[in-house]
Amino acid sequence: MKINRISEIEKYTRQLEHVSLDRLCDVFKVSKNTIRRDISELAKKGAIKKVYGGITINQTNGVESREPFESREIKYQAEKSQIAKLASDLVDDDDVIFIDSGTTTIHMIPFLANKQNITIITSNLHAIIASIPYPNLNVISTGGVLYRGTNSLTGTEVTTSLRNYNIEKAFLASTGISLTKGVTNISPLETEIKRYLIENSTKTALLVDHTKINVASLMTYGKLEDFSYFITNTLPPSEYVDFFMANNITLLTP
Amino acid sequence: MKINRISEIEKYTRQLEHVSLDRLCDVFKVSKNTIRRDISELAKKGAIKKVYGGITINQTNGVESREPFESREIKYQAEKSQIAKLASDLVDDDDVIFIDSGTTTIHMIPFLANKQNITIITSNLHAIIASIPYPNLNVISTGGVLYRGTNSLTGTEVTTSLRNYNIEKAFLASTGISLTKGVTNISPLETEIKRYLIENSTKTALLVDHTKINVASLMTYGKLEDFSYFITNTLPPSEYVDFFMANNITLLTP
DNA sequence: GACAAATGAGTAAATGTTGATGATATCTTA
DNA sequence: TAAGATATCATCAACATTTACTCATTTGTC
Repeated sequence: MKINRISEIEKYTRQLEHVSLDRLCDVFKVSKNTIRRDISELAKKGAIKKVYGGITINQTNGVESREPFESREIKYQAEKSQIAKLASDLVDDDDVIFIDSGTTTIHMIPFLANKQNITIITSNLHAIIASIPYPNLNVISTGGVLYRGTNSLTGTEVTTSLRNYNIEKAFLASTGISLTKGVTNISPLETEIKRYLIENSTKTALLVDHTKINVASLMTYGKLEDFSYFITNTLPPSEYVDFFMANNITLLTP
Repeated sequence: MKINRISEIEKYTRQLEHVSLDRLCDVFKVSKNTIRRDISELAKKGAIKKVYGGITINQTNGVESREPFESREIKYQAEKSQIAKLASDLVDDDDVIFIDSGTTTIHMIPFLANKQNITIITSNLHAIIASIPYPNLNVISTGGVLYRGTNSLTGTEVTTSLRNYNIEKAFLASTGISLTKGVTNISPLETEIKRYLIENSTKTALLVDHTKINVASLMTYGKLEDFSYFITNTLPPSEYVDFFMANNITLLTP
């Protein structure tokens, strides 16, 4: 039965990831010619992909598969990781922390791996996913509507969820800070959430890389003096350093 | 096969962090030229990074990065996709649906891509992530505690969140069904959620593959007659078919 | 038994892969 | 900083695989 063999080829390939034509001929006891006819049908419906010398499986068959996360923001990865390392040093055993949306904050997760009894509350999908491999991290997701701009959850459900928890330390991100405009963000959807956290967390830390300093984005969600910690990867201009000193904000840089 | 060697190079490099070209030539018994071509493909898709004299794996620096999702449950992918296709045919434009945890239900997402104004409510992390590439899907996540067994959200927050929404169709999974024990599940954490959905959704569909029929798992969360639709990949034993007929349950198979 | 579909075998032209070679770029160290 | 060593890249010829054919034979169905 041809149809039978074709679906067997698909299963077989799914198990082995890639298979050579010779192997398929051998396994299914048919000529190369027939295997070729079979796989061109499979390739046409997208189940497998032809490669030179054999075939490979095309995951999520049937319909086209798309990448869930964009070819990720790989700019300044090392810098972001440095910032996140400093931020994670602020986390003590038994802490309940909030991790904001953004690409810097998620770098904290691996650095939290060997602390004890950490509870992470987050609306950041990346943060949840990054936490999966570390079973000692207790992760609580807020509810909310998926916002594809930052792959985070937004809406009133987020603050409603947050009201259930006492957050000791909130690690917030921002798309721009300035002495005059304060702490700003590009997405209005997240403004309410960030404001709530500034109001209701025992301590707040702001994580921004050097490209965000002296930048004003769309909406101001807080003042610089609202934060206990300011964490960045290079020493900011002296007027910022003075401001932090004057306002009792701890500045952390590598 | 070239494709084979390339994926082996990736695995090999992942183990050793960084490898010299000479070493790769030696291990894979091909010329430097070929290795170079292989690694430039790997570099293009971002798996590795070329350095002078060799390659290193691409990872967020500092600490080791782990795979967020297990080497995925690849068994019966085709069958699960078939089931999910049938399930998605039940979804009409403007529907509000719930997608349960489990590996069958998430296959529905790509099939929902070309429907209009669908709202998906879910506690299944995979479902949220799978929805990201399809902007026409409106996705609402319940809040809750990350449960690594199924990569879903659990706890009282889930049902609390669900109370906010009117769900028309709930697509539920199960780890085993039987005529005597009803619809059962292995994880006690999810029982409450599933019961809530049976009670509060206008219609409920049960998606199970052939391996789950005549299996009783730890906890019973509902009766077979609680469901409007039963969707599976092969015709179940006749006593089930009779039961579905008698109880006005629509049976869907390919 | 007749018919249609599927299979195996073979062929030439097109295309993909590989290792050798030499030109150029990059690193090292004196 | 210049020289020597090494790595990278581009090009080419040899070889392997694929494609698109044709055609005889086998298999399955009515």
